[in-house]
Amino acid sequence: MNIKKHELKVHNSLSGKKESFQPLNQEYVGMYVCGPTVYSDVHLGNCRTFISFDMMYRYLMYLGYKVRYVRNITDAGHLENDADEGEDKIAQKARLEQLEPMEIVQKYTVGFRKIMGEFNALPPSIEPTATGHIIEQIEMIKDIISKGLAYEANGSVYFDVPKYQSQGGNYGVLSGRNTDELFHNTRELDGQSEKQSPLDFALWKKASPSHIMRWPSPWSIGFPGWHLECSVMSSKYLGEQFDIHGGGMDLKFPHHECEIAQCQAHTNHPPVKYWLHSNMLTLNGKRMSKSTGNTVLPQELFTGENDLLVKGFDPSVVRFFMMQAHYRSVLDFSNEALLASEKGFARLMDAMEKLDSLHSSSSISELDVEGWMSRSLSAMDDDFNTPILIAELFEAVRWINSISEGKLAISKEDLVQLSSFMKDMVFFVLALKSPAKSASTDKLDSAMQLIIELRRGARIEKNWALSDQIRDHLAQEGIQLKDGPDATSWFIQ
RNA sequence: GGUCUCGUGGCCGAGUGGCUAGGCAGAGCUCUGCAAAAGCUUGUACAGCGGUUCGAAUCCGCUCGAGACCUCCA
Repeated sequence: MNIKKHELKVHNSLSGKKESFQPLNQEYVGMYVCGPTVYSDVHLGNCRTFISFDMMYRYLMYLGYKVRYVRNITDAGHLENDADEGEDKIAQKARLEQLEPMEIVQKYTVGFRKIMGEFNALPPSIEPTATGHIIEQIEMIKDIISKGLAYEANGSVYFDVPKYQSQGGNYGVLSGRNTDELFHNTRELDGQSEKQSPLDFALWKKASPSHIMRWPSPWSIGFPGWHLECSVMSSKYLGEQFDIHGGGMDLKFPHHECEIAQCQAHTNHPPVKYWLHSNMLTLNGKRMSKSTGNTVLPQELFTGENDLLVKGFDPSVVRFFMMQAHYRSVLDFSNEALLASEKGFARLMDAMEKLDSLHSSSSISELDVEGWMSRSLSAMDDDFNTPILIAELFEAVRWINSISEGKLAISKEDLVQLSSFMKDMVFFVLALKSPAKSASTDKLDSAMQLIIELRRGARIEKNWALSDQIRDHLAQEGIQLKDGPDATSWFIQ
């Protein structure tokens, strides 16, 4: 195992600062990311989070770390609201679609994986499900009760936040909230009478008669509280202390705060060294919301079948677009921004294609490949700054074009370096893909070659009327001819 | 109401106490039968008002505006 020389810094939500990244176990990294709740189609915001962490996973591997990446599937269903009387979301959806709850779970799990695959996200090392870890969750609850930090009420079990605080716990470390303020700002909700304090949260809920997903426990037939699964599954697969825990900003409170409290109560030490949070995605400047219609599904984004979109966008274009913004910044989706990224992406991919046909014409380079690689890695080492990395990649695009035109000299060694580093960054770390050519494009290409050949004949005879007619007609069909110095090429607009 | 984040050129989006972000669009040039495309080059900026400083867009304060969380949410 050989970790590349680097000084990775990550923004830790616990301190609110960038910290030097030092894994607990040398070259091994444990990373846990809160996965999706599979009761409906993944929404684009989820995708951004998972794509951000996929990029980090890839970069850590690129650096030489051996990473175990765990991302859960929440399939046990959460309460519809915090009134404790809500219906299990998955059960509710099951009734709506007349399907078994696990059928719903399966359907949306498959859909989720398909979409993430299209975004070229690597599957996690382990993708555990909440329903597969009911026993472990019950065991953790038992332990927390035995430590006096949880109590049973009416078949449900709650975490005792005030007691946790009195015993030196720090509920609020992550989100920067203090419990007194929280207490005063918590709304009084019906059905909270079981709780001793409004800040307490459920570890186990007794199931109402209408609740379909249910399991036996020492306290009642019921289901686990929604914060518990992450504590249980992360500690099971990564240990009681691990390096990175990620998720969207909106999970910081209360979800991640509760996770910390549960683990602290259970093991008496903090579970996670670095908490990383990715920021939200907005659509046309506003939060995505199904109720206002301001929402786009990933699939719609690919096909363009949504009134808010002028056209569909390749998943790699979308990924590139996301990588052009830093993961901790709010990113706004709009047609204009996507269109601009699409053009930039095409230019980058064009240069990538030229890479293999480049040759060294000199023993001396007119450019500083070493310095460029080092700047690129510094950008990534600075809390995964992909926008800066991309800016550097475009510097290389200029070089590649100039070398290709014979206007810039590069040594053989530098060319090898440039080429392999570009490929590592573009295809592996950023995980962008050139739009694949299909069988039908191959056939079209052979037909186009014929047309181009015939038109070439017309041009040799200076029959401009005919050659322009061919070109204009194809242009109307959306096929653009490019007359280069040596040959004519084509592409679909 | 409470906690927090942000406000950059026509658009998107980095960064920083003094030194080019980058992409898209625009402009100029090259290539071309003419175009288109492509390539090369290139201008415009840091919400407002105060303060700290030799120097701030970058630090501090206030104002205005936007967003997140506080309730399921990546």
